[in-house]
Amino acid sequence: MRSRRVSHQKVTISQIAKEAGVSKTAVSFAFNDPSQLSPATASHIRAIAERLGYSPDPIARSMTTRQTNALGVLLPQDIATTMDNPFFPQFLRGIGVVCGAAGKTLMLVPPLWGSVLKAIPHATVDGFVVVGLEVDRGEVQQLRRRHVPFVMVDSDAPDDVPAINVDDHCGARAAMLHILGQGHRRIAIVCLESWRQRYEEYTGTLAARLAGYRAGLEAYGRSLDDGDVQVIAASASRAGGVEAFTRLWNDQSPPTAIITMSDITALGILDAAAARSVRVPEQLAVVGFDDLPEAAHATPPLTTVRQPIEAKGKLAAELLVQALEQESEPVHHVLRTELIIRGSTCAPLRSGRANNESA
Amino acid sequence: MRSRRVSHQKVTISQIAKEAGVSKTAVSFAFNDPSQLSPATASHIRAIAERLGYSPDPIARSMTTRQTNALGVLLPQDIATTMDNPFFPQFLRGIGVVCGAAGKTLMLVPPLWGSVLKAIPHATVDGFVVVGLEVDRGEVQQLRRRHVPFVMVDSDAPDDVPAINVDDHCGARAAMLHILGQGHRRIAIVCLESWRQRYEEYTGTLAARLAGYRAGLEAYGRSLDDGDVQVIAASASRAGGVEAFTRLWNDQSPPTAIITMSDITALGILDAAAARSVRVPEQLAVVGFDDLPEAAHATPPLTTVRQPIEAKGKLAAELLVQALEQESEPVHHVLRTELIIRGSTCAPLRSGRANNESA
DNA sequence: CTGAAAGCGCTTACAG
DNA sequence: CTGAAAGCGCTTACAG
Repeated sequence: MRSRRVSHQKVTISQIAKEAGVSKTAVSFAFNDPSQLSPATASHIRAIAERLGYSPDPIARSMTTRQTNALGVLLPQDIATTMDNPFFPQFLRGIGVVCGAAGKTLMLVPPLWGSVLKAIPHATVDGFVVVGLEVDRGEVQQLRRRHVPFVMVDSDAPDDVPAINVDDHCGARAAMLHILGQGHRRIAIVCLESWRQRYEEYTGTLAARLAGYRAGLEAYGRSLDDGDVQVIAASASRAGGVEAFTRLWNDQSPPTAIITMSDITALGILDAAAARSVRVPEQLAVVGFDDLPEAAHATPPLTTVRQPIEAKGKLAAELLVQALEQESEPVHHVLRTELIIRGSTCAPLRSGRANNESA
Repeated sequence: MRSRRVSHQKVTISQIAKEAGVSKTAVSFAFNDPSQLSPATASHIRAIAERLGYSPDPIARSMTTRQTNALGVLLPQDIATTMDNPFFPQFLRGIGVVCGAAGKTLMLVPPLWGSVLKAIPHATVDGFVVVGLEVDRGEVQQLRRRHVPFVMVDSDAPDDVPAINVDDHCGARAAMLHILGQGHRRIAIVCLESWRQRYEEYTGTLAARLAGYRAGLEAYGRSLDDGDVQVIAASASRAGGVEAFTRLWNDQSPPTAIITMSDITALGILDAAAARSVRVPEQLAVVGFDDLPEAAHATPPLTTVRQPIEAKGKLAAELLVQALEQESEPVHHVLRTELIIRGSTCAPLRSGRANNESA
């Protein structure tokens, strides 16, 4: 006694074939290439499938077609931490535009059991956009083993891997020059967090930005080792900024300017400063990095280094989709950064315009 | 002549078996259950696999284990639009917490070829968190066919489907009562966009909030059909807010208060008002919905209805993971909302405290 | 401790 | 226009 209602058991192509008195081939064709079948057979099969409540198994389909229709984004941190930073929604927005156009889904792949390395073999995706990876421990090798295309964003990519970066060095240097040009001496640099202990060991984006700050300092005859310059790290979140501010402000001689590697951290610093009634920019100048939408709406509006976040995501996804469709040349793109001067920076109090150079 | 380097061809379990002189079973065990093998065999196999650059095929694995280790989030709109609204990163944050704990990846599943219905059968996930779906056209049926568990958030869910909602009615009514209590008469309600044309046809979250506004109005002897009350729709983005403001403000008699269904829309309205030098709250009161982190940092700080966005995501993911592990009861949760009064609302100009009731 | 074999649910030449 | 069969790359009873 067969039920006419949607069965409780998952129905497969074989059951439909049996029920319809045709082969599995015919059933498959009815859905994927009806032109191979007589209209009558096709509609008969579809009717049976409908009655049985058939839903094709996407895994089995992937198994034979050898593709999943999903793009992966390999994240350096867990999803919750990642989403704390508005950088990512923007970045995913860019990727999402391409997913929409190409009919792909998007898989967020965080480290598995604390390890990016372990996550790589497990994700059922056709390729990866790898973002912010501090390459070192064989992630690239692991990705190669997977034999799926990948595009690296904000990382030091090997020449044979497509890559998107922004001109971090230039942007960071501009930020530092801006601050120095205003006469600041006691300067704190707030880096993004890294698993590396010492900033001298940073690689990738972090290293490039740090080198930019250094270059700016050197133009003024200063250096990172300068007693008046300090480098700390904070997580890319408002909370990280609050914490960084607190640490810096409790110092015996707090900085008059803080340069951060992330707007969201800078916004947290703004929050914390306001809570302690520290006036920005008069008592404390603050510079961000990213130019998130909220940067312009902050109080005061945030001086920051703009980078084209959404464009990075879009371009990365485009390269990936392209690599999926055909063997393509591994190009390296470097997108521009730009210093946006707003209200969160000015000359330090009682500095009396310390510099006489006009440049 | 076998290469000692990572082969260019994808290597499979069979090749390793042949190379190591063992069965495929043994190779599988070497990775998944080494205790079944003598230590020597196991390490021999692993060495060969390492040399060949083996990476297990996740699809094939999924095919036999019947699971993908991925949770899906079924989105009502494309990824780019979705990411415009900071609601989603927050929501995904909640889901992400659970993914991290359970070792799952997270798949964003937007409509495919413009259709949620078509996306459902295609996603290789173990289950779905369905969010903001205006159920009508068989999505639930389609989900059932898939024979995977799903949890519905912000939707009218059938009794036998686990669901998370917030008390939209109560929150919306509180917002309206607040505005009416301040003496506003000309009020605009800015709804979230829907594919439905007329607000009378709204379902789910939209309908619940609208009913809340209506209840608030009725407490003051007013109604939605009131000539001084207008209802429009706008997309959940800053741009949507800007557009809504423009439309409303160009009216012959613009509202003195705007109540929105989304903070990000309200923030866009704040932007647009500032750009037109319209003073908030004196000339225009604005109320949001969500209480995003940026609401408190806006200028002026936004009066809004707080809902526990991250908790919704977390709870939904927890229910889903639970359903994945065992048959479980389909519970319906309703989380609390709360009116947060900040600086974006006050009595209208020249209103002279129009009401004499004290309640 | 190890292997031969079946099976997961599809797709796709190939033959008729 | 239709069907029998092989195959995608694994896992897992089952037997030895």
